[in-house]
Amino acid sequence: MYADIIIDITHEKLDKVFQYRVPEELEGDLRTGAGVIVPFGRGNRETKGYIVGFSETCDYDAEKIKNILRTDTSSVMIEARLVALAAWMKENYGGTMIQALKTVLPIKRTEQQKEQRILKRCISREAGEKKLEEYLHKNQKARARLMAALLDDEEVEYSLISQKLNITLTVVRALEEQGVLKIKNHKIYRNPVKEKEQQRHFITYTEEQERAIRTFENDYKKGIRKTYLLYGVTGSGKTEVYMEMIRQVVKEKRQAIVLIPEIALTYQTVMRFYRTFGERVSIMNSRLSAGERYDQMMRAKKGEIDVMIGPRSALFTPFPSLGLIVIDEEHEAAYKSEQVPRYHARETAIERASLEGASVVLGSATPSMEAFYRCELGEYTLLELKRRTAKAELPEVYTVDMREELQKGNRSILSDRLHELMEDRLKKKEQIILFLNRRGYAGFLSCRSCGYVVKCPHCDVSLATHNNGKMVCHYCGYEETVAKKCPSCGSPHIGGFRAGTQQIEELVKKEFPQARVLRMDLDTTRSKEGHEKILSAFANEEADILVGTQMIVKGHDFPNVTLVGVLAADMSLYSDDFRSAERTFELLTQAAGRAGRGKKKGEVVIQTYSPEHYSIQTAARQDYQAFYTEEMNYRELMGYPPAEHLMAVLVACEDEALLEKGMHYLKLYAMRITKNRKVQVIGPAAPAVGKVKDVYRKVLYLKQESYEILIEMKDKMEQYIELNRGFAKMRIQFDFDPMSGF
DNA sequence: AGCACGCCGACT
DNA sequence: GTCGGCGTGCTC
Repeated sequence: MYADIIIDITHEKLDKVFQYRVPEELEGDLRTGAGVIVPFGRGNRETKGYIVGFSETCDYDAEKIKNILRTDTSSVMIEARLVALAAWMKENYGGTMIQALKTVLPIKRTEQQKEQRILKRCISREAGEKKLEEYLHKNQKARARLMAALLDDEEVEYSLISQKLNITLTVVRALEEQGVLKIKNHKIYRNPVKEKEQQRHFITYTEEQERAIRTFENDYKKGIRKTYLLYGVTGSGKTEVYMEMIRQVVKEKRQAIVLIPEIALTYQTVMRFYRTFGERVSIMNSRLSAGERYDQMMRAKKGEIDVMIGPRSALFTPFPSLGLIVIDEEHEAAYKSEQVPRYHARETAIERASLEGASVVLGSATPSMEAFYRCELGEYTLLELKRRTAKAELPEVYTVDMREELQKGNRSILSDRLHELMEDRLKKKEQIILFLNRRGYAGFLSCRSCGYVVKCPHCDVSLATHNNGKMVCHYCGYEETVAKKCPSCGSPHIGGFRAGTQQIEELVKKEFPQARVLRMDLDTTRSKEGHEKILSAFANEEADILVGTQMIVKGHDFPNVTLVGVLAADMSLYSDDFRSAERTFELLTQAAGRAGRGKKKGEVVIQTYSPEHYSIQTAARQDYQAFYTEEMNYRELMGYPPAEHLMAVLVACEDEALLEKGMHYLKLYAMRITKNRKVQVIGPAAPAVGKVKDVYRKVLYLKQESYEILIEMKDKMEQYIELNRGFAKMRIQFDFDPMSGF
């Protein structure tokens, strides 16, 4: 028998199947997805590989075929189905098979299992005391120490004994032989969720929730598997609906994966699931140690858990019988991987579900254009929650034209309207959120007289100023001290340009000295649980005003917040990215959704310099449908996703001239292979960040209605650069329907 | 990727 | 004559 093996070396030339002979003694325990060690290359050096298939015959020179050496005990077995998924990802997103396999494999190597060896005394106290005397008499000090410890406690932990009492395994073995003690191997799984609050409170569902749940349930019972879009306004109780659906699936002895954007993976959310599903829930997050991740995987595989909650990577949890994948906040850009393969969790989840006979539920208050479009095409089933649960009403939204404020003579960051409402809320002891839309902006330093902006010498991005007197590059970490005068013209009028959260915090403290202000941004959440601490402090009403960036608008429930101020609503509107209008609408709607989630009605003030823009107007009216229609017109007109598909071809090279030449030829080649199909080739363009760590980057965009044609072109371009020596020093990456401009 | 092979120049 | 530099090509 022969095995098809992918070698664990990321290189285009090795990105193919290698056949190896399966030695008889291994035939039983090798399966698709197993990690093996094989001799590779002229020197037969031992290399790791993964089995992706088997065959009885070989289609290679039989003389040259080598034997598999052994299974690789340090690698985790990939489920055969996940291998199929990896193949699909490689095909649809580019990159090599090994890169795809590695993303499907949540951890790369087995961690040392945390084995707690327990020593148990199995003779009586009296007999033990006799033994102790005997050891002392024979001057066997180590044995005596161990015996004494076992007399104190009937059971002791080996790791403690060995460290504190300096007792080696030989001593333990000796006592074991004498029948004094027994060694118990006790595998302890580390469960990152510690508290148990399992009292299930009974929820009464709204009519809309009920309807969504019934639709899913009926389909599921009939064996119908499909993709649903749960479109529910903020505060409409989407989580309860997910949980009821999961319960349905778990009842049938199948498992569920819940994807949550990393940033929203808070204690609050997790506890809600934990209360419902108890010990059968597990959480993946980036802060878990490799060991904890490994334990999670093993528990999932063995069927010890029913629900896995986590970010994008949790999609690859190896459940024995997957029944449902939930993707919460489906519109989030975090669901698109930034690394090769640049997969989108939504599409990949749907593929995995179809491979394993599971359903997919996408949830959002502001569905992505993609998801809603698929609903309109009838590919997804729409489930709607139009009303908030309980008594909560949707908030009142005002837009303030900041240009008028300036004409009135108000030069402050806060409009009169917002200022007034803030005073009112402080008086009423209600809470306020100030949201600074800073997407894509850093607190850069610029010269007021010549316009020079301080940039990173390696990365072509402006340096962000920090309060420690340093300027930092967010791409490569380069640092220098803040310039006192302009490096270009020598003018001393150099300084921070835009108000950041810090400045707003200071301003608010000055204008409302009686208010307690909390700030939440990258700086204040850097520490381990900074995020959690700030949010819980605010939830406990230890502060009146919370100032922050995007991260404060994600799915948190603060019942006492009745005023949300959106400062600089249009900061994200004019970036050179076709999704900027969508992103702005999303942010404004989500921010507005933070207001009035309790019994009191909320108000929202949106401050903008472009009140006439449709994404601001529709967000103010909380009218998703109108936004969608308008935005879809634009996408259709321009041929942007989801109307058509867009493939970005990113090429990086250290030699700028070479890159330019390469891009020229690549474009010519791309145009040649389009033949007479209507593929638009755009570029080559310099990305927003044209240089990272001294490596230059260029991008080419291809637009086409059919995804398949783009994939075909991707394959051809991959071949082309492999065949042509001139491209050897260039790295190429593909990004389908990108989430951000380059 | 990593290594052997091979073809050149500089050296004991 | 031999050692070692790097360019080239192959890996089941």
